[in-house]
Amino acid sequence: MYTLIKNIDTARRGEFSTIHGTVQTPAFMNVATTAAIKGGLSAQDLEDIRCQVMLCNTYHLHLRPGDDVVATMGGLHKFTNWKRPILTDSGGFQVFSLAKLRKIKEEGVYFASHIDGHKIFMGPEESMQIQSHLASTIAMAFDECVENPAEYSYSKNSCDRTTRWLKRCKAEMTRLNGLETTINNKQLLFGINQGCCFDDLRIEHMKEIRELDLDGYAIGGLAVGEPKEEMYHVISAVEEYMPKDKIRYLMGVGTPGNILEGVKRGVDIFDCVMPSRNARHGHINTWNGIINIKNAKYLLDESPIDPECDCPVCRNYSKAYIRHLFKAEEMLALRLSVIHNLYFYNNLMEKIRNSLDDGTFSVFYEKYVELLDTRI
RNA sequence: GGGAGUGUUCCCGAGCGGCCAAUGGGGGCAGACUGUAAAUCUGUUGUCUACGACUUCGAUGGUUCGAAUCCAUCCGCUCCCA
Repeated sequence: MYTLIKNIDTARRGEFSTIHGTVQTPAFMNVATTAAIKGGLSAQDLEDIRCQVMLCNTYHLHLRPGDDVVATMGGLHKFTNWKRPILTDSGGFQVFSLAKLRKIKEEGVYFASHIDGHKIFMGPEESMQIQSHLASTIAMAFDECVENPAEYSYSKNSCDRTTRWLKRCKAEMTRLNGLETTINNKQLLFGINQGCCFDDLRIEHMKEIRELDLDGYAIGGLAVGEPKEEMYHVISAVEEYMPKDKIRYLMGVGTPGNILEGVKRGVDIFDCVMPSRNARHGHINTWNGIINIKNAKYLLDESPIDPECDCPVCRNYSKAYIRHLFKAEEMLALRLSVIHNLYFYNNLMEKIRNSLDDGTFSVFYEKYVELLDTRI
């Protein structure tokens, strides 16, 4: 249940209560695709870096270890020992990212497993069943994330199909939540807006799905190659048709600058692989921009990644040491970098919330919207 | 003491008369990454007054229109026989 605490223009400060606790928004969800943060972070680590929501993936967990296994183990919370909310993505993004390995039909999508090539079918019902087995706090609707650019006619057909799939998702989720054997029978369902970069499709689709009175609404299919101005335009275009009393999720976004733009346009929650993936590749967020810790200039740099940061990494280690760990291919390099970057994102959201609380969001936005995405 | 090899750009290692500034790895340097098939991928790595020029393949001298590639001597290393 979403409560809007405060509005500053279209920006929203709110909170979202679930059976696994309350999420202060705007918030960033930390991506743990296979029920683990890549780079070697545990649920305990996530608590330490002030993560509010963990995000896992339906497709990946269905393949390994199998949602039946997770269900037998008591659901994702018990399995991972993460106590707070978990959002599971539906597999819709894999319809996009595994494009070479799948075929889309009305009933659903046929995948060839990226692991061993065996055939997998996933439709709205299957996705809901898997997510019910995983027992996440929030299930995402099974959608098609369309590539960009896409033809208008293709986008429209896909969008219509995603709406039909959403109705099937809702029906199946209602059924599953009514079963006695369901681990989490309060599982929430978020719908996903699609429509590529066509305003009329986006708006029409949003109007249709808001009628379904879901627990939250996501904007999907963005940050898939379109210019960022186009992404911001789509968010603004669709925002006014999103229910005010429901949480809004911008899927897969993004850079700190993208997040500030999203918050400004009324988005409540975000997720993105960038902080963790970039960390693994040595690209580290700081309050002065992005550094590449592997660069030779840090060879003898005894200062922390960011003197303004009070994360466990910045309090204890120098740039020179972390650079060395990368060069020596020590896995601690990945772990420390991921801890820092995710802390940075979680901390960024906290600062955004504080600035909304005390009315200084526009100052915060102006100061950081460009700076944080700049390479230094 | 006798015999057989071998010496290549930061390292390993191809090349055995012109298409060689010299394959391929490694290392170095840099870049990309947005609901994670991603501890991955890409570029670059002799010098310069840079679509051309110059200096390199143990050293020196030679053969040739032309040599990292052939010859001679020397130096270093390796192996075998005594």
